[in-house]
Amino acid sequence: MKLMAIDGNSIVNRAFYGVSQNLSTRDGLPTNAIFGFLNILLKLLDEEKPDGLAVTFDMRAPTFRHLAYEGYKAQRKGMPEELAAQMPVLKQVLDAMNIRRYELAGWEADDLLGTMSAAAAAQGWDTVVVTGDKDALQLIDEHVTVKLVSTRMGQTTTRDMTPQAFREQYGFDPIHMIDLKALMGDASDNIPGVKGIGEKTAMALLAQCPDVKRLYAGLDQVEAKPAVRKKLEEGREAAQMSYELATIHRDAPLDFRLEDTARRPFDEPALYQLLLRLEFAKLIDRLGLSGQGEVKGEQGGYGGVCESELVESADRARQLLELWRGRDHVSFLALPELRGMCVEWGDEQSGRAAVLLEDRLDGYQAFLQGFFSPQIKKVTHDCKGLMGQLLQAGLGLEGFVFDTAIGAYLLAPTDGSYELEKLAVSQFNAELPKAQLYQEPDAFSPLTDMTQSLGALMSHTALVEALYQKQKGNIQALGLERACYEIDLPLCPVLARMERAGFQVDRGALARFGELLTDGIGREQAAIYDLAGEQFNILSTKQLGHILFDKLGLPPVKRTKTGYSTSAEVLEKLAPRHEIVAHVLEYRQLTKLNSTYVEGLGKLIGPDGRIHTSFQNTVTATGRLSSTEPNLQNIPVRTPLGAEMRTMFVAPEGRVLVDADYAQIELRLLAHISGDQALIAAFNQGVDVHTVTASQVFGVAPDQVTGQMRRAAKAVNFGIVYGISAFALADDLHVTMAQAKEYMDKYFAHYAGVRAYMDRVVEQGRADGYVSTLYGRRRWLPELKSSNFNTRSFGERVALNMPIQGTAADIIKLAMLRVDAALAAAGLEARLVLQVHDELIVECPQEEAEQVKALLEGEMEAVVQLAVPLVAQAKAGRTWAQAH
DNA sequence: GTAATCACG
DNA sequence: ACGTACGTGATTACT
Repeated sequence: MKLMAIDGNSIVNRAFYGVSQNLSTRDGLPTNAIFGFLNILLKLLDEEKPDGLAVTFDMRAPTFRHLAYEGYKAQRKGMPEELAAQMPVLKQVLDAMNIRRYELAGWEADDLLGTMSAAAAAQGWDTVVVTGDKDALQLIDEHVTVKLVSTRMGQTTTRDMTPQAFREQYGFDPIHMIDLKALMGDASDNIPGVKGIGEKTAMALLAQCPDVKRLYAGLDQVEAKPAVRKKLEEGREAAQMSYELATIHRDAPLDFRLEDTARRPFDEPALYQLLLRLEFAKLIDRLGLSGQGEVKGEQGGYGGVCESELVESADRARQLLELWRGRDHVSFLALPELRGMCVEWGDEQSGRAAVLLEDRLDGYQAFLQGFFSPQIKKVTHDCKGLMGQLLQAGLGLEGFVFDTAIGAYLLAPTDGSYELEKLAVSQFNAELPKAQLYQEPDAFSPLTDMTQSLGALMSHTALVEALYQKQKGNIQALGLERACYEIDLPLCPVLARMERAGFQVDRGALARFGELLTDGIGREQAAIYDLAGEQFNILSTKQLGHILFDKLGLPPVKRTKTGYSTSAEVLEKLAPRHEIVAHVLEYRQLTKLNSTYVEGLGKLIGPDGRIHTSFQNTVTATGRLSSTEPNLQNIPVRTPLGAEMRTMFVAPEGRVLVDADYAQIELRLLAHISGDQALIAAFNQGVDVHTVTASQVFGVAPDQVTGQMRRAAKAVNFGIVYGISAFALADDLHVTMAQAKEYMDKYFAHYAGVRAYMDRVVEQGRADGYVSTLYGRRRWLPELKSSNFNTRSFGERVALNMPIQGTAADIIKLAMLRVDAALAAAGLEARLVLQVHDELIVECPQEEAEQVKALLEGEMEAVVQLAVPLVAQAKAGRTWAQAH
């Protein structure tokens, strides 16, 4: 029989520091330690399958062992607030799992573990002690193993310490851990040890005699340097005291009965409620918990639909459309490819819902036409996705007054994903019935299969309505109305049209470029194998590291968590030392271009010869868009070979591309937002802001600015926007920290307003709990209050950066809206095809080029009046390379 | 699934 | 004394 005894405090500490500190519930309860603890616990239960299970906790007070000695001062630091807040909840979770907890005032967890394992051994049980703390190693014997747990970056590793394993590592029996500590002490546990004796000396002494008492008894015979002997003599009393302190008690007055630890089933309802509260949806799934399949929570979740109907006559459908035209709004969801719809509208007393299906309603097409007209005010979840299908079907994109995905995003932009299933849990503490509403239909799943879950469709729609009611108020209360109703929501149809338009790619040129790359890859590969003297996978950092650093003996400049770093930055430093390095760099560039761009992009060219990216509008924490499948926002441009890629992006015959980008929009926003007069002046007079900055910072005339000075000024300018540190600046510029510091000091001496802004925005962020853009878009920053230095510093950098990056994102989105409207108003054929953060690309007939250039520049610059001019520059060309 | 790398603004 | 730039997505290797 086997008992597993867990050192609760030790494991929860490991979990706290090992699991991302950002994990918390929506209302701010940190959950990372609980999350990590439960993961470790479940993993161990799975691996060890113990018959008994017990968890110990310290009661944080000076303990019996320490109080027994005068002069002991409790120096333990209290645990961080973020961890302390999680402890009571963790204990509740353990209770709900029916796992026995033990704590005893005046006794440390170690003593309880010792007592429990001794009691277990007395009844013939084995014990696995689980801890991250090496103190417990003295408990190891033939009945007790210690499982040492360590957690890094969310990854848990354990090591089983048996008597054999211990002896292999330390060279003496586990019980002599006590003797080791008696000599060398343990700072973390406030055990003094013998002054002047460290680990090395202590180990050497124990090798002669592993028992400190006998060591002292025969001190004359001990082989040691005179200095060591002297220290030992002077430390006799300290050694004695340390020995006592280091000894784990096995006789604590603990009311411990093995039978109490027997594994029992979870209290499922209680555990479910707790995990729901903690927003551990995955864990709920993993444990197969449910609120008995019903909508749960503090009464009622979001309420259900009382009255629902399946609409099967065209007359009834027309009647409903008429009814909805007179209403404030309706909420709806559509099945894939618009094959069915569920529409909900509120009544005085209750919600009502109508389901309309393609194969059950005559005049379904007419219904769709009526429904997707501007007169019916519609609320849905992810309208941009739907709009793609509406365009496909030739239906209108108007009358969308709210989107619950966008609402959820604006209210919590760092959450990352906003599926209805998740929002049900986080917003209403409720569970949605499982449904396959969003799966693409195929030949084997006719509509009748999908309609089996009509109930699910209706409850999803009801959730959309409930979310709308809740989010509408929150958006107003938090000042997010402009970001919502003037920016993100109206942008959806623009994005949907851009996705549908796509960007033409020259297939033939792409294929030829691919062949060129493949040839180069072959040549580089041969050269590398030749220079290495063997064949290996060059793209494996592990194998490459082995060749470069072990076989060829190059100096490893930098390490990663898992081994040598082989990043381009490192390789560039190594290039002069061995010919192979340049080939590796070249090989990397060629394979990157080939796999990501030539092959990756090639696969995604449609039958229309165009690439249709997806713009993600609910992903980034700052309000930017992102682009996927493929990502068209990271097409190469910085190197000559990479920039070749942009010649593959073309306009069709008779048409051209017009590319317009904002000049230094982020720095201009820094000038405006900070109100710094010198920086504002720099923009109002300077042709090149980095040169002007350099001239002002270094106190020379603009024509006296050297390349070095301009580079430094540019790096500092960027650094400021990112939330600068001297370390990173030095790294970037390849100068010393002192020099970087000097640049920064000079910069701040001249741009005192920028420094004041930096202080102000961080302070404001701390006071408010968030920072925001000029248009009210908000990012919550709980990190600013973290007790963890790194987390807090990160929060400070984000507080500096988000208002700038986010305002730039707002502005270009507004520009897209203006451009889209102005192109239509001018009756031009021109259409937007791509946005790359500060750049817009329009495709138009050749003859519209000049007009479009002027229109783009004009609309982009007119979005907002700032303290400095907004400058946009447009250029036309047959390819993206020419237009940029 | 995570880590390392590298493409972009 | 801490260990560092902000925001993304795709590919490959590896556990």
